[in-house]
Amino acid sequence: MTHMPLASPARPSLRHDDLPSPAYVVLGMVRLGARSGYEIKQAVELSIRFFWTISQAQIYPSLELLERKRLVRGRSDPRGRRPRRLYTITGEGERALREWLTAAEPIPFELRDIGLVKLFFADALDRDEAVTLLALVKRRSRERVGTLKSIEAAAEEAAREGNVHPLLTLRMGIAFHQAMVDVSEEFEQRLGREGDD
Amino acid sequence: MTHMPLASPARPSLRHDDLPSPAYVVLGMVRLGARSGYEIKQAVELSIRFFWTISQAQIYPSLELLERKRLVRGRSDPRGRRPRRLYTITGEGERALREWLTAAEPIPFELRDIGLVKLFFADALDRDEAVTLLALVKRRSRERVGTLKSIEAAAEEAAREGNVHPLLTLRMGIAFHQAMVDVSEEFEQRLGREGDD
DNA sequence: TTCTCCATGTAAGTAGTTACATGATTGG
DNA sequence: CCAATCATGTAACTACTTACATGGAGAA
Repeated sequence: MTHMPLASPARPSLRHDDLPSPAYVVLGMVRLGARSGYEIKQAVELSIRFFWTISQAQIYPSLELLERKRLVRGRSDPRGRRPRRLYTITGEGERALREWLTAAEPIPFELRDIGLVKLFFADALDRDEAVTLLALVKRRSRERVGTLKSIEAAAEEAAREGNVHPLLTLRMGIAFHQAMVDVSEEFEQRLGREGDD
Repeated sequence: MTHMPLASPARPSLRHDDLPSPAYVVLGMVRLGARSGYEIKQAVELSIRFFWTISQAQIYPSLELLERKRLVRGRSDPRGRRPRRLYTITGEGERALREWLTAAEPIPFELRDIGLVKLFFADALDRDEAVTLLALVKRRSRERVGTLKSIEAAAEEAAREGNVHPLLTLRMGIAFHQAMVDVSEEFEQRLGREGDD
């Protein structure tokens, strides 16, 4: 095993007044009209969940942080004895979001896929077991392509109204899962041929 | 914001005698010939780092766990007063690895990409700022395609010697980054056209 | 001798999770 | 009145990270 230094720390430390990524995600969703922690969670599940998730337990502390920094303004609107807080983005918040979006820092691409790890090690398997595993990975991507395509019409509608970027990210999701399906099929043939000798 | 229940817990709890994923990664690398914690780390950096990472601090506890479960056997081989332990996989270890690779459990696909998140929110930007951001994401994938292609010859060589699956995962990496480049270019045109009105 | 690589180990911290508790409102 | 949905908050935990300490071996 030869050596090959690599690096750039996975999570570079935050600069001056930067926020942690989840806070920017929350800020972005407030900008798009999500008013409460609950609505933010729903919005994430409906839109970016294919490349970013956030748990409810992270959202409320993020909102507090954003409010302390005056990037959002919250007002209390309780339901009976249950507290409820509704938020809107401030001018400063808009500015902070745009600054984050245009920051020159490198953007790490972080994929953590146990499916690809399994495929990588699949030479430890018999041919037919490996074929089954590959079929599983392929099906997973094909299903994902289906789910994403079912949202496409809504994203196209949004694009016509000026929000093109959700459609862009959706198309990227479709494209790269389709790419994984294609490579799977190519290799299914190859594994089939090699089984013939 | 309408509701849409989703779910499946991100990290389903481990069954009976399953190991955490990092331990299987370590086990797989020992099987491929990495003998020490250090070599395992090198092997990960040289091969699966594009879809899985593992920090050195995780490796040693994983090796201890694997040894306690008799999935690997370690022998001490110190250098001077510095301890060193070399590991080999056991028959039981081979079996556990194959069992994991063939397990019927669903394989979650977890992508966490701040680049796609930024693109999703990019309607908050002016057209030329959005174009710059898209160019950044495109460049990142194009560079990744380049890096991966530079490894391709080595993977093809390994494939000829019977290890086809590293080539498979490499091709998947190339394909889906290429897909992201393609979609980027398609949208660059679209954004350009819309700027003309 | 100084640098880089081989090699292990641990302390302290961060980021994130699940699970649970609470309770109001709406629709069947 | 019961179930589902809207809505918030927190405690306990897991996974994982960075940073540092240690030290041998070989090369320049």
